[in-house]
Amino acid sequence: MRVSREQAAENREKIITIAAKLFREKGFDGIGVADLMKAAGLTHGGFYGHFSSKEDLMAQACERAVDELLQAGEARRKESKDSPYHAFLKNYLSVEHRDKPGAGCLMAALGAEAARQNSTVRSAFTQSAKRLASALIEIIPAANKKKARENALITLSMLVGAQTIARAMDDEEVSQEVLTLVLKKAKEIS
Amino acid sequence: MRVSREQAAENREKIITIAAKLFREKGFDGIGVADLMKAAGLTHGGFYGHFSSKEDLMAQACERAVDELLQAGEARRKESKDSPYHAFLKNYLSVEHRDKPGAGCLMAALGAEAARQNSTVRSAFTQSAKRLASALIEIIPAANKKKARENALITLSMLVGAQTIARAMDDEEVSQEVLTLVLKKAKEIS
DNA sequence: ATTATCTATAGATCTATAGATAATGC
DNA sequence: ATTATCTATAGATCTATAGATAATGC
Repeated sequence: MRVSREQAAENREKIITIAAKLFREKGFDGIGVADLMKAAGLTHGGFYGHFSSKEDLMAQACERAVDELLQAGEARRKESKDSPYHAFLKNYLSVEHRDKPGAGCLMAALGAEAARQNSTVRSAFTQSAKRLASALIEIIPAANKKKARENALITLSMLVGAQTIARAMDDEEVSQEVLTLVLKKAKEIS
Repeated sequence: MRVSREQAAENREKIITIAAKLFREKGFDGIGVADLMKAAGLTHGGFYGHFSSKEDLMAQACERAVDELLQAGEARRKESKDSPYHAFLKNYLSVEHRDKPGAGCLMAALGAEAARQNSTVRSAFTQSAKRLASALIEIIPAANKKKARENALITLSMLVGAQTIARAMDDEEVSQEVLTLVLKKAKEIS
C-alpha cells in the first residue's frame, strides 16, 4: 500500500490540483474531503497525512489556482496575435470562461465564500488575489504606474462582477449581453 | 402549541425575512434549516409545514432580499440630498454595505453560489436580479433607453465585483482602495 | 524501522419525515 | 375536526482520528 516518497509528493500535488479545480467548480463547501481524495484516486483517510485540515488544503488550493492562471496567461501571451492585455480581456469575458469555473478566475468563483472563511484561508486568498492583480497591472496599458494600478483594480472589479452575474443568470441572452458590454467598456478604459 | 392562521402567516414571513438575511451573511450552505428556525424562534420540525424544501425557501428568500433592497432604495431617495443615482452608488460602495452583507446586495453575496443551485433557485435568483437591474436602469442618467441599459449592466458588474473583492480581501487598505476607485469610475460612467 | 496509505469508525452535522400535542376555528 | 407546531428520529452526509497494513529506504 505504501508508495515511494517521490510518489507521495506527486500524490500531494495531485490533491492540491484537483482541489483547486473542484473548489472553484463546486465551492469550498460543495465538495468534501472524501470526494476530493476519490477524485485524486486515493482514499479518505490518507488525506490527513498530507494536510492538517480541509482549511489547510483550501489555502493551498487558492495559491495553486492562481499559479495555473498566471501560467495560462503566459502561454496565451506567446501564442496570441492580440496584445497581452486584449487577449486577457477576451479570454476572461468569454463564454468558455463562464462555463469552466474550475479552470477560471479564483475571485469570481470563490470570492464571496472566501470572505466567510477563517484567517488562514482569507490570508492565502488575499495573497493570491494580490498576485493576480499585480499580473494585470503589469500588462494593462496606462500613462503611469499609478494609473495602471487604478485602472487594473477598476477593471478587475468589472470583470469579476461580470462573470458572477453571467454565471448566475438563467437567461443565456442576458448573460452574454453582460459579457459583451463589459468587454467593450473594458477596452475603452485601457 | 398551535397558533392562529394569522400568527402562522406572520411566522412564515419571519422565516423568509430571517433566511434572506442569514443566507446573504453565511451563504446558502452556511446555515441549516434548524438554525434558521431557531433564529425565527421556532423549532426545526415546523419548517416543512411552511416550505416544501430548503431550496423552496432559498428561492423565496432571493425575492425577499430584493424586495428589501428596492424598499431601502426608495426610502433613501426621499431622504437624501444627492440625486437618487449618486445616493445609490455611495451606499452600494460604502464600508457599511461591505460589512453588512446580510442587508446588502443579493448578487454580491450569493451570485457565485446561485450559479450552482437547481433550476428553481436559479430561476428565482435570475428574476430577482432582473428586478434589481431594472431599478438601476430607471435611475441611471443616460442619453437614451439603450444607453441606460448598457451603462446599468456595466456599472452593476463593476459594483458586484468591487464588493466581492473588498469583502474577500484581508487587507483593509486595499479593500477600501477598491471601493473608492470604483465609486469614482462609476460616477464618471454615468 | 519508518511511513504512505488503507479500512473503519467516532461524533457532529444536515435535510426531511412521522407522529404527538394542543389551540384554533368551524 | 382541523392544523400549526412540537419532539424525536431516520438516513445521509461531513471532518477528523485510530489503528492496521505493506512497501520503502536505511
